Amino acid sequence: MARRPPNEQANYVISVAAELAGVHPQTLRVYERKGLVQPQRTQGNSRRYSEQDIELLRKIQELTDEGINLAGVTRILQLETDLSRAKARLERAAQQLQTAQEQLQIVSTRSSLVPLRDIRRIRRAMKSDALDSASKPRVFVAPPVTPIDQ
Amino acid sequence: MARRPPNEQANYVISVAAELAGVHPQTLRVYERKGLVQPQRTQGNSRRYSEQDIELLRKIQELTDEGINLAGVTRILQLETDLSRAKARLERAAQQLQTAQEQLQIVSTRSSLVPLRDIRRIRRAMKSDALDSASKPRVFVAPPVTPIDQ
DNA sequence: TTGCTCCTCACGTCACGTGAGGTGGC
DNA sequence: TTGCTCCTCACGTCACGTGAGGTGGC
Repeated sequence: MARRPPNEQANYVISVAAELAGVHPQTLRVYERKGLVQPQRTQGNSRRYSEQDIELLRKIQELTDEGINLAGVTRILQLETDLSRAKARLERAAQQLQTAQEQLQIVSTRSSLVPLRDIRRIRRAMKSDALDSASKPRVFVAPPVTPIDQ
Repeated sequence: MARRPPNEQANYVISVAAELAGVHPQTLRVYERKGLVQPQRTQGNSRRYSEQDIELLRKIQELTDEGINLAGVTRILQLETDLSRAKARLERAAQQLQTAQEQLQIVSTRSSLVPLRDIRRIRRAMKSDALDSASKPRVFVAPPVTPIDQ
């Protein structure tokens, strides 16, 4: 796929666009009147179709070839946009989920611990907070772990 | 919504179904011939429409009222199924993601630690495995934590 | 018998595509 | 001037809905 500028150039006059899309020029005028395709206009009021317009026209052609009328085409184009958006979001959520689960796997086999040399500072803090015995700091030995590579 | 058995009862004769869906009985015969709705049949070969059939008929009616033809309706129904399936999966993935991230939050502020009383057993194990000094077990103090509630 | 069901055939309506016809600017 | 563009109008075709007409079983 060629890269395109944000505001794509509209290079094709109606006869060429019609040829590229495999339809009659008059059909393109009808589609425009119905709001299916909005080509740009030259200063002289001639239509100019972009590459994206051509793609859209081909998509419309594909659907009408299946006997779908223009009301249906409009709805289907919208639904397909929604669907591909939902699929993209799903893809992204699945990626994030996998990342989170991998991190969970890593983190749950290691610990965010306080080194023994800090024990006095911690005990002091705990004491001043007057915690019950269940909340007293406990001493553990952490098994060796591999570092987090974030 | 009323609960329904897996094989839903088909209670409505064609005239009632047509009335419920707001269409002509003949239209329902046309829809069946085109494969849009498949009502059950009695032994005497009469059509019997289920509650789900009625819902489908109403949906079709909604679309045709917008000027969409039956080819379009068929495609749209398929797309809407796809879309709602994708959305359900997205919803589920988002839920799982949230759960994973919450767990990550919890786990990363606590530790899967070994109590101090096990230190000798661990040190013995470490020794026998002939690990390098970086992998030697270290002694930590864990700050008090709230239990994981799964 | 009545009122439904089944089916097929036919026709009115409408959307769509496209041709005709006349205009105007590179 | 030629060949495009613009537009509107009109018509052929086809899908759809539905009415008619004849059948048969609760």
